[in-house]
Amino acid sequence: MNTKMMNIKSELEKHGIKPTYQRLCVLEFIEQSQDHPTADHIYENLVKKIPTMSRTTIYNTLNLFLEKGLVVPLTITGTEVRYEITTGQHHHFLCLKCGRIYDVNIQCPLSQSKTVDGHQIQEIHGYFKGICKNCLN
Amino acid sequence: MNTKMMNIKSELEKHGIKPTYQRLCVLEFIEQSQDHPTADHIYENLVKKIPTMSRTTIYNTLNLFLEKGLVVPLTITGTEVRYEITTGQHHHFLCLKCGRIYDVNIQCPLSQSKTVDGHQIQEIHGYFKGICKNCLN
DNA sequence: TATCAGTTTGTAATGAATACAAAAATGATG
DNA sequence: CATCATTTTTGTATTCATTACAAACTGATA
Ligand SMILES: [Mn+2]
Ligand SMILES: [Mn+2]
Ligand SMILES: [Zn+2]
Ligand SMILES: [Zn+2]
Repeated sequence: MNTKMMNIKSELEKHGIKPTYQRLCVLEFIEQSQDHPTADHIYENLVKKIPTMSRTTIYNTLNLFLEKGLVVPLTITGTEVRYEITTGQHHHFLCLKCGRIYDVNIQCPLSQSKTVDGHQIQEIHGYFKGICKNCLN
Repeated sequence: MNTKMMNIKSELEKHGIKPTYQRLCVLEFIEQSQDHPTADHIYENLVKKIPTMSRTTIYNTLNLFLEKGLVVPLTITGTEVRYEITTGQHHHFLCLKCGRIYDVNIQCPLSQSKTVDGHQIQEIHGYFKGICKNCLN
């Protein structure tokens, strides 16, 4: 196992997750992915390397990662869940033409808030939708 | 037809929508509803009054209202689309315990923006998730 | 080796939304 | 009123993401 895989392995262990081969591959794929993949994106890519890979394993793994706070779900499209590694707070832009999802780095004054109107905040999502820079041309 | 229904009728006409009975009832229900209903919520309520009502009509109507800009879709839960009347910009809080969706009125500095990172904005959604005021007790 | 918990896999089921075509309503025209 | 075209509504079948469930597999331990 190379050094990148060792890092991924220890990241799983740090979150109390037994580092199986499938889980390593799922986490590696999400980390390396730029475009907030769906469960199916992950499956379609991993099944090339692991022919016995099951879609159910992808879902099981993603739900485990969610519980342990390793990944964050994005419900921006409304048709399927997209995933990304839990990192610094940022917002997202969905292009209604090409479907691409862009990271948007803006200083949101609410990012640090723990409550709104007395409700206890656990997640904050900022979703923009429209036509992306590329598709405008 | 009472005066409230007349208002709803002219609201449809203002948006270039022929005011059929089904459409009047759907719009009336969404306007009067406090909790951002799903297509199924609307169906279950209207079928009491209109026994022949079809789920397909609800979906057709909602998609028409969306095209004409009468309603806004919320993808906050990730499992189904919620709808609300197009009004002033506001954000939403989803309680992960009871499932209720609250309006959140905060002055978001991005509400007026027409672009982010060169992307043309058409919709802005601010979603908070956590435990609501009621469920905290 | 026998056992056992945790993991992976395949198949079946669920549920929101769409596709599609028949039936019903509407509305203009003679 | 009768006819005919257009729009709207309805019911059924289908799609697709996700979950439910149980059998097969794995790896550690006694
Ligand atoms: Mn992101
Ligand atoms: Mn609202
Ligand atoms: Zn685009
Ligand atoms: Zn609550």
